[in-house]
Amino acid sequence: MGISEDLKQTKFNSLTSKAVVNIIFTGNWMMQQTHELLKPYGLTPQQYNVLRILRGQQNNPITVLGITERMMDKMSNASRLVDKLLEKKLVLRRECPQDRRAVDVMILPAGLVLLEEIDQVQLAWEKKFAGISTDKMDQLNEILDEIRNVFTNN
Amino acid sequence: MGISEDLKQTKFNSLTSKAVVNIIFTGNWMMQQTHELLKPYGLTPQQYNVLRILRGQQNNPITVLGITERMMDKMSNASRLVDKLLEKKLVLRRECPQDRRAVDVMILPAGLVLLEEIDQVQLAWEKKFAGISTDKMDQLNEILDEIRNVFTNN
DNA sequence: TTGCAATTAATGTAATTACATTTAATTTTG
DNA sequence: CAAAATTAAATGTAATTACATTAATTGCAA
Repeated sequence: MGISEDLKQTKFNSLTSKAVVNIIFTGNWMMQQTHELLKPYGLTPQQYNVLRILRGQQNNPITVLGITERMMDKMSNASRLVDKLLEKKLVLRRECPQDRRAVDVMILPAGLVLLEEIDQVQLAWEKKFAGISTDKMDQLNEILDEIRNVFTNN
Repeated sequence: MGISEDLKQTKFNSLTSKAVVNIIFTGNWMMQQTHELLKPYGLTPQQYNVLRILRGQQNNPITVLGITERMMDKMSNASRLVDKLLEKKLVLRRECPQDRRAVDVMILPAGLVLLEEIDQVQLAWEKKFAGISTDKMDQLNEILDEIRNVFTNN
């Protein structure tokens, strides 16, 4: 079952066209998987992404802009996502002392606890990929990076 | 510039976690590229996807369900997307004679003309990937397919 | 120092999406 | 055949997204 069967598309103009479609399709598919995984915890993939970024700061605050720079979906409105996490009492928000335009955001213990819960299922889910060799995963990461770089240096 | 730099994330738990993030990020990134490319033509990536599916039917009608099965984003509401294309007079919609629950959709000449215009820029855009070897593109397609298959046969 | 440009977040809004429900037609089952 | 179940599409809706604009603050240059 390859991308051709998944989309019932018999022919592609080129290997590149096929790859473009495959990347978008697999990205959506992966996001959907994540979405399903998160549903029981009441988080959207974007909220989860923000929460993990906050955890990654190890008790240091980060601004809304800093969050945006680290998000997988750069178009998301980090300001409103933080609002949602605030409502759920998973994060803390306060004016940044160094720059009063900016806002510092930090994860709360409740957020860390929730993430640890999700870590368990996430880990179990990732085990399904165990059959794919390290080499392949490496190759995949490299090729995807290379593809994006074609444009950053154009 | 790899995914680590793009997201300012120094460490990943595993190569698999990194690949999951990389796939979602590159998928979003690719979609964004497509979006930019389509803006001058007044089409969203989803509308464009539908239009190309219709062209792929070579003058045969296809139902809304058939469109959904072929779409990259399975969650899109094909019914409303067809509405939009109808507004733009790019497609034709009529009751399916064999099954009156279903609706046949076909691309109109205006739709084909628009797609041909977009083909040009799409092709020019894809040229940027020319530096990436055929082998790599093949590998990429195979690995992405393999990743999705891990779940279809779970 | 003052005024202008740039930066940071927040907000308004129209469009889109996710998800459930509805409507209509077809198929299956008793 | 009639009733029930299933299928296809459309629609209602609340939430989210895309995009532009605004408000507040900072940095810089004259």
